[in-house]
Amino acid sequence: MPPTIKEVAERAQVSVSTVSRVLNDYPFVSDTARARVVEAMEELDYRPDGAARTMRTGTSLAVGFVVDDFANPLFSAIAKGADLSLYERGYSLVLANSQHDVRREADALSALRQRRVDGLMIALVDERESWVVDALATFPASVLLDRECPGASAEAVLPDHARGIAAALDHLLELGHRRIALIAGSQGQRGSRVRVEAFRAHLRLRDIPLDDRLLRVGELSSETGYLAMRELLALDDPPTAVISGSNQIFVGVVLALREHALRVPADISLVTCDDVDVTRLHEPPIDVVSRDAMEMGRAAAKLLLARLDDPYGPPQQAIVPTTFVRRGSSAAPAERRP
Amino acid sequence: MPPTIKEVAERAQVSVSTVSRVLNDYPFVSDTARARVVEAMEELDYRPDGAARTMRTGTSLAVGFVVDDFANPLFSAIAKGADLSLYERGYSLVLANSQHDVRREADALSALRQRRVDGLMIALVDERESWVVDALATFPASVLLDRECPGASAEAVLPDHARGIAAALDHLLELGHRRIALIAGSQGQRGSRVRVEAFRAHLRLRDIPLDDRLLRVGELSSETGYLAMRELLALDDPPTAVISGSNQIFVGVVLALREHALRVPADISLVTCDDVDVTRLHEPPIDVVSRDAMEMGRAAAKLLLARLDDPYGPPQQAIVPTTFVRRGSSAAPAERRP
DNA sequence: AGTCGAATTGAAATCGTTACCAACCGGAGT
DNA sequence: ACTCCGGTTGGTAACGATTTCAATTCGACT
Repeated sequence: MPPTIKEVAERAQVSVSTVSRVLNDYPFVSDTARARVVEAMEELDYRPDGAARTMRTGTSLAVGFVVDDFANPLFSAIAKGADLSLYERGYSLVLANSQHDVRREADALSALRQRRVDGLMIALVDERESWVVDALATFPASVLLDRECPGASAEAVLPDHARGIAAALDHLLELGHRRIALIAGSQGQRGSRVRVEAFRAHLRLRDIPLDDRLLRVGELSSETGYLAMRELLALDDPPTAVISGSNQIFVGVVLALREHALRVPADISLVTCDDVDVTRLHEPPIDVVSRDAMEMGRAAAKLLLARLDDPYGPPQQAIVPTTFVRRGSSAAPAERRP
Repeated sequence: MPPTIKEVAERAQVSVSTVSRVLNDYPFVSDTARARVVEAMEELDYRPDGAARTMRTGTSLAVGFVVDDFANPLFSAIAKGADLSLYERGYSLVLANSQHDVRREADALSALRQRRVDGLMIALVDERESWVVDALATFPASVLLDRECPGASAEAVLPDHARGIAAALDHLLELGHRRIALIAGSQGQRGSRVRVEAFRAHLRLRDIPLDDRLLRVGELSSETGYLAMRELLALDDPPTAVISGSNQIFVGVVLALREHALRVPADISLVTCDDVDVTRLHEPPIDVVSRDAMEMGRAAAKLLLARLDDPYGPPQQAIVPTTFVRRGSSAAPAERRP
């Protein structure tokens, strides 16, 4: 029903080749022909058919966006940032929800390949799944979102979690805390992994012995946060400060603290990773290790477009800074207060 | 580079027609031929090319998802719900961000049409923009998300805001509140519009006079919430209870209340619309007029698929219930307490 | 044995676009 | 006058699938 290039050609009294040349800004089109074509296109409100273009050229102007859970504000902010950058170049994001399931993730990749997306932005369910990692290579371009796969030929956007964790730890240490806990998510995902490593490394650097019971690793969920926090509070010698390793974990931690009627920061200091609305609205506002999620999206888009422009050369990485933002959820530990 | 139907045909020693028939589950394919084709497809790991299919059949198995801002947790939850349902049928969501801008929204529609999406899920920037509304008709199917456009031939998913607002009002009235404020967003969007109407209608029903100064209409943003709340507090006779008309507005309201050092619910009662993490984590937890956003997404997907299955018949609507959830942010007004 | 019809198959057109190739045109150079 | 060449144009073969149509086979029935 919509007009085709053929109808434009007829109306402009030229061949379809000429219309195509105008469409794609080729040189060697006379001004009069170009004018006639442009006029005909406007009169017919002609838009070239995407499917036909894709079929012919192999490019779709589409980018797959694959994440665990699109409802996570962190991911939707990344998507928004990416979309803003991609939009300018005519690309669209195609969503795929991996639901924390490697199998489903593989399915999604297969579907996206069928759609001939030009690129992929993906937060792998598990960096160690070599099968999925290898599949990335079958796409013209792919960007890992806070994931690291040594073998993979993929760009990566990597928040500098280590620096943020170090800053948070220094802050807590300075307040006098010595028993600091960290609740982190799956070790198959860089974010959680790096936070744990940085936590260990920085305590060692500062010569603070680490009680292994204070380091809890689980899933990236509020349940993990809730259960881990309860276990921490049940210790003979519970921590005086807690770092929550993600926004989902944070929810569980707060619920557990509330259940035990503990006040923040009077009874326990609390720091969380990733800044979302909740942290600012909380009373008191929560100290966070913050990263700019929309900036991550923009960085990912930039890497992707650069790779599409130049298919060769080694994969690039973009490091996104993290900063520690002091608000009102940390204070000196109780035993040290007057 | 990936195998085509032709290669499958060669390997299976049949014609491409037969492969196509197997692919599309046509009857009249002999068992031996079918078996050979299936085997060849597996050996080659063949997947039919989406673009070619789209070109030939006119359907793309893609659905456009157009919203103001998909970083809004409400919209990302809708997207997630829709994606879960659509995934089963092989459809994908293509994102488009309208950025509160009608022009950009129109651009997005045009781009989605070029992509030949089979359907549209859209929260129009402004229901009154007839130009955009008419454009909906050029898609095989479209579902409005909490929008109502009398003329448009589009399905709609409509949360029953009126009932939720009425329940919230009754609750507050029962506690003894008489000066209740509502801060709502743009009247070009059904959500805000219906809430305002319901607010007016229900107060009238209960014979409570409405002070027009207590009804603030602005944009769907935290700034609106912040400014409106400040203005309300500056009145000679400020409200004893406030209903925030959206999650964005809620953020601004809380900040304004905090600035004035007002305690909830001791100094003022607070109810907000749309349940997001923030409301449960707030201290006290906030009473909400809640709707199930993922359910909205699922309902939208269902309407869309039904319409695609049967292109005729009048547009359908799905009403999604809203419920008032009492938590801890409302109490009797100060002057009535002992 | 010849005819019929149902089951099965393949050849070829088609979807809308791009890209290759050949053809044409007009003016400059010899 | 003839060649050459750059600029401009149109015809047509892909791209990878689906769909129509006609052809073929084969058992059953007259």
